[in-house]
Amino acid sequence: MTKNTDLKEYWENKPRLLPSVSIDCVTLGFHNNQLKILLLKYKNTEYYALPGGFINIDEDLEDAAQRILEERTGLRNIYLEQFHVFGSNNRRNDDTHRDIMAGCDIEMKPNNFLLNRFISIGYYALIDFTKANPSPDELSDSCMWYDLDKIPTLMFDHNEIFRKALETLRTMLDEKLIGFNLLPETFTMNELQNLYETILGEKLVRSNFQRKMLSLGILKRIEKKMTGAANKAPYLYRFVGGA
Amino acid sequence: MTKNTDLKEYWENKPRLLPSVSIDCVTLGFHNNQLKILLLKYKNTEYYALPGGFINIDEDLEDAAQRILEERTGLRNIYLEQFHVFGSNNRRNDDTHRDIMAGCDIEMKPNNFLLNRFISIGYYALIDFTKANPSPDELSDSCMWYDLDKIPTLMFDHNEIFRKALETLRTMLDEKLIGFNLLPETFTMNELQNLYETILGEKLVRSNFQRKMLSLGILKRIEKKMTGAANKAPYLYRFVGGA
DNA sequence: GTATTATTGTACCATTTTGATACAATAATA
DNA sequence: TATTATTGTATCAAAATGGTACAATAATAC
Repeated sequence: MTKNTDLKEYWENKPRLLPSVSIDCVTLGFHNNQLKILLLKYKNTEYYALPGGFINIDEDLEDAAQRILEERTGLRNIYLEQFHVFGSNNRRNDDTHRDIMAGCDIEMKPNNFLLNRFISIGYYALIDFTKANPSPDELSDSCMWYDLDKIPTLMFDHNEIFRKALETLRTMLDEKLIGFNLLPETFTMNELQNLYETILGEKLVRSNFQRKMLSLGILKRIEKKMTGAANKAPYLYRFVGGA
Repeated sequence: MTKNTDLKEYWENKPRLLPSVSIDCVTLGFHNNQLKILLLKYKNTEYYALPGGFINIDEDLEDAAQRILEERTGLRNIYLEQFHVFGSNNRRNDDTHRDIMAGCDIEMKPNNFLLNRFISIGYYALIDFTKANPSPDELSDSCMWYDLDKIPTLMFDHNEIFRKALETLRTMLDEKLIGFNLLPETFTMNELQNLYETILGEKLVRSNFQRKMLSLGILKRIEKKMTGAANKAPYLYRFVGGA
């Protein structure tokens, strides 16, 4: 599924995919003290969507999620975790699929795989923004980051899927220490605090936040970082796992 | 799917079900200070299983879970929540399905619906044991409660599904106050504490537990309960929601 | 009746955690 | 060398938690 002739071949024939099930990825990064979400826009349409796809008939679910994210955005080796299954009976829209395929000049046969009901397994993908270099796949015009407060209307129930992902992220932030997947390998305490404040949507007291984080025993202090600013230089830290 | 002739008809022909997806319910109750799990045993086999089933082609996922639990155990109107999707590629075993169907005297045609790969959506079902009156369906010889430390080997990956359910229950116990679904409408503080101790697997200090629970503002104190024991009678409480 | 027994509701205090403020240290600039 | 903004850490009050103690009391024994 890399060359355009393959693409037509792939979608015009019924591929060996697991029926009824799709995967959608809520792909989040952190940049300039803001959470960003990665969205695709389908070629020659106004449809914005979460990067998603289907499971090969003999593929582990988790492998499929990794592969789909890579195929659709170019991002490899990403922290992914499933958070909810979306299975409302009304989550289908044949016209949308037809429009999308038409935008790529692909013919939808009447019995096309896509023209069935799908339940979708939601994964959140947490990304080190500084390393991410997303690129659209052949179905998409663009693959871009959006501020969370400027998310366009997404197709199907993708807005709801996003909301649920964010809610889960908030709930699990302390429980599973997943926030560190959104930061580069080394970071300052201030950057970490900004991330937490952004995800939780509330201000935290600096000294207490630092005390709390250090007491968890999950941070290794590295050398100082000379920021160039006219003030005391902060230390860098590295996340050193849960155990 | 209530009369036996219907049953044969149902399984020998390809029904209108959503392909590739099943639901399995980890059904828990609390009795005699022990957590119990409800398991089915398939007719004329040694296969123990979680009550599970399939989604109708036009049925909401959540509705399907409720229906499946009722069809397979007789339990209605149960607190159900999805917790994980199990999608390993190797979770299939045609022989098992053949054995089960053979045990019910049902012929498996070579292209039978069941002989495909399924991913399974795990739901935990939390039940007031005092009201539960489970009964096996027509595929099963028995539908019985088992102590958690006496669970037999289950078919497929159902033991793993159970473990994941219990892990999620522990994590979410305080977060979502789901424990109350395992108790009758009124209960003593001691009963509540026993439930928490059982789920968490640790002893709690009585006075502190009581203080904590009362401080949450989710308990309404009712009249005293005359237990008949030679000591001070405890109050009964009722759970009064999260808001 | 009265003493006994086991359990309950709650008070109490020490310890730990958390919230909020203060201040010395310091990297760059003026 | 003074200035500035930010950092690391100390400090103290308030709140939460862990642990113990004790009076109240429902049934039983006498």
